[in-house]
Amino acid sequence: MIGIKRLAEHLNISIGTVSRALNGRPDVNDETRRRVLEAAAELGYVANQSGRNLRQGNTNAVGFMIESGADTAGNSDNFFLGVIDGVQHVLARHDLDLLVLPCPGDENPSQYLQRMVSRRAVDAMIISATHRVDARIDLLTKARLPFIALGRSTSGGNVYPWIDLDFEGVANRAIDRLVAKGHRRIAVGLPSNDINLGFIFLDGIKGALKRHKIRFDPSLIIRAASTEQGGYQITHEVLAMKDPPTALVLVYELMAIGAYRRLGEAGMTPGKDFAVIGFRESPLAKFLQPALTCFRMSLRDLGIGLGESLLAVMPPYADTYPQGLVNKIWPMELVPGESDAFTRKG
Amino acid sequence: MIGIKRLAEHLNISIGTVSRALNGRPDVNDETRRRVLEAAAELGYVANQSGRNLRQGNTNAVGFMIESGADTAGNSDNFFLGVIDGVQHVLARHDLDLLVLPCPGDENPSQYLQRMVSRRAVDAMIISATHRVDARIDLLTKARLPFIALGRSTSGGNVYPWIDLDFEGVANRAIDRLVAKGHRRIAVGLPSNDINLGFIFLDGIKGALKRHKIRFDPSLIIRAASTEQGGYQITHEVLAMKDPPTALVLVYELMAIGAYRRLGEAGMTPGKDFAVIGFRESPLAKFLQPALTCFRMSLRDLGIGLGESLLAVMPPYADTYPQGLVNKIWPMELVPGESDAFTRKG
DNA sequence: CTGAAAGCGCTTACAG
DNA sequence: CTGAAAGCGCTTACAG
Repeated sequence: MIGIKRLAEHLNISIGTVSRALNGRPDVNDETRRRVLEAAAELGYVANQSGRNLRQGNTNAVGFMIESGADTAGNSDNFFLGVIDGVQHVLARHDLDLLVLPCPGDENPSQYLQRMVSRRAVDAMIISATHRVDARIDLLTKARLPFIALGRSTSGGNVYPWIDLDFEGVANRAIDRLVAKGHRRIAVGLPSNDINLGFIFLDGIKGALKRHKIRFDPSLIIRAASTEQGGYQITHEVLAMKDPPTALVLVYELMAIGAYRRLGEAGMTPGKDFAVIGFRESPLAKFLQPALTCFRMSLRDLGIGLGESLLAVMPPYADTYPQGLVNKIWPMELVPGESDAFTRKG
Repeated sequence: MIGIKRLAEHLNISIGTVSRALNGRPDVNDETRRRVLEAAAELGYVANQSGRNLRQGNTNAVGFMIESGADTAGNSDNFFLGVIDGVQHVLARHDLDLLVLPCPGDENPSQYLQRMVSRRAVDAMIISATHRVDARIDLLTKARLPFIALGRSTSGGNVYPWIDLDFEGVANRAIDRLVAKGHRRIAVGLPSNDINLGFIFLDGIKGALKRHKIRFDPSLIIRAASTEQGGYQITHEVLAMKDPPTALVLVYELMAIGAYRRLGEAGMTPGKDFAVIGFRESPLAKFLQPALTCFRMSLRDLGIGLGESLLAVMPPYADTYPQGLVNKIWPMELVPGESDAFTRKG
């Protein structure tokens, strides 16, 4: 692990010139630069990041906070890996590194984030799984650290950058499809924690029902963990109702797995005896039978959108990405399956 | 973002004393320490990590390299989130942070790792998805950075710390079960990339067949992506053989999903017309019907094992974790299902 | 028990 | 075009 000092000695020039050559400053003799670059490659010199950080006041790194605790882990599965790949694609253009910061399940997310921010471990942050009231947004705003949220929140007065999936669009299209097939009693499976997407999705459902002049029945809203097991449990409760609904809309992809299983146990087939509409089209959804009606999006494109929108609020890159403060609803495309093909009799 | 200087001014004492008080040195007056701690909390002071790093020569952070590219993403799903939670649990005891370092799909893993190491972004590394020959192991050894591998490799001469799943145990028990039920022609689904676990698993299969005096037939080894789709494809190929096997052993949990689907399409039921044994018992496996015979392990415990074994090779913690250089095969417990209940006729 | 000072490895005005 | 020097924010021997 050689430092700039030894590299300079090796070349018999000053560390200042070495630094300038390595950092691509124009005021360096071509021959000198060549020699420096060659020696650096040969000796495997890479600038110590802490030294740079301290001097420059930045880290050339962007953090992506996720939660590693059991609760959200169920949902996240490969969702984040796909998004991360897109984010990195954008950051790589500017030699920025992405650090994934997993908040331990037993630590308060705000406290964890505060620690990361105060330590100045990154120049900017991406946060995800936003809650209706989310202290992290106020915290980041106050710290003046550039950030973007994957998800909306009522915190921050909507004057912070965010990208969020089109939950209201999905809710509306799901209800439209089911109502068109004659369904009137439609159950909705929501997450049991107070993540904001649950509220937004529910609002979308309520609005859609109103459009169709269907009275909203709160007993048809069922909450459970965002996992296969949660979907199983929701379906179990649905089937146990005295006046059971004929359709179920789910807000998490994994829930559909449990729903199919529970229906199977009851001798029912999705799209035959009961209608199911899932959320995101995941690789798994493609292997459900009958095919699940769900909604398609590109995780990588979402990651690219997040990355570019984040750069737009980072001073050194704002000129290159002039979109300003992005508030974007990410569209999702309906993938018609057979799971809601059932037309209610009567 | 207040620094130690301003905190010291605020308290009217020297920065040295502030630092000592904050870092829990014994040679500080109790009353002084109390005042410092109080003021730090009040003003929200947290030491700038770059300053500390530079001075101390360490980062108080451990890196966990994963691959965010499409290929491995399929496999990883929630595997890593579970492991990470366990690792963090251990690191938290010593105020070490875990940084997940996702290697972009389009970057060479060794190059990426080299960059992270040279930048001195972390004090130690966890690498995963080891290949048979894995340059990262030699690289880390050469850089003298403490590390542990989740997975074995022929690189590094086996004198580096690793923990790996018990692939040979799984292979042997799977074959034993199938042979006991009369199967002689058993197909094996392996990953198509050259990740080392494929080789180890195959060796285990070969050994088990030999024990049972069954000739090894290379045409029964089928390689595909470590995804649902891969499992589908493998099963498709199996069914198309002119002398089809009667059983299939898979090395990735998600492959079972695709296998079930393909069998279903062929009008076959796992455990009835054809035997299937999966690998890790994932939340998903629990929702397959009929129940998949697979193998159980605790991701969190594996994470704890990795964390502790890593600390054992980090000089400041080696005394607390005296296990030395760990080479451990992680046991997996058979979870009998119905997917291999089929007894071959004839 | 506390303060003054050195120095970790860089980058960057400033002279020349 | 290059060198000498300052300084980023810390921690830690060293004096007292």
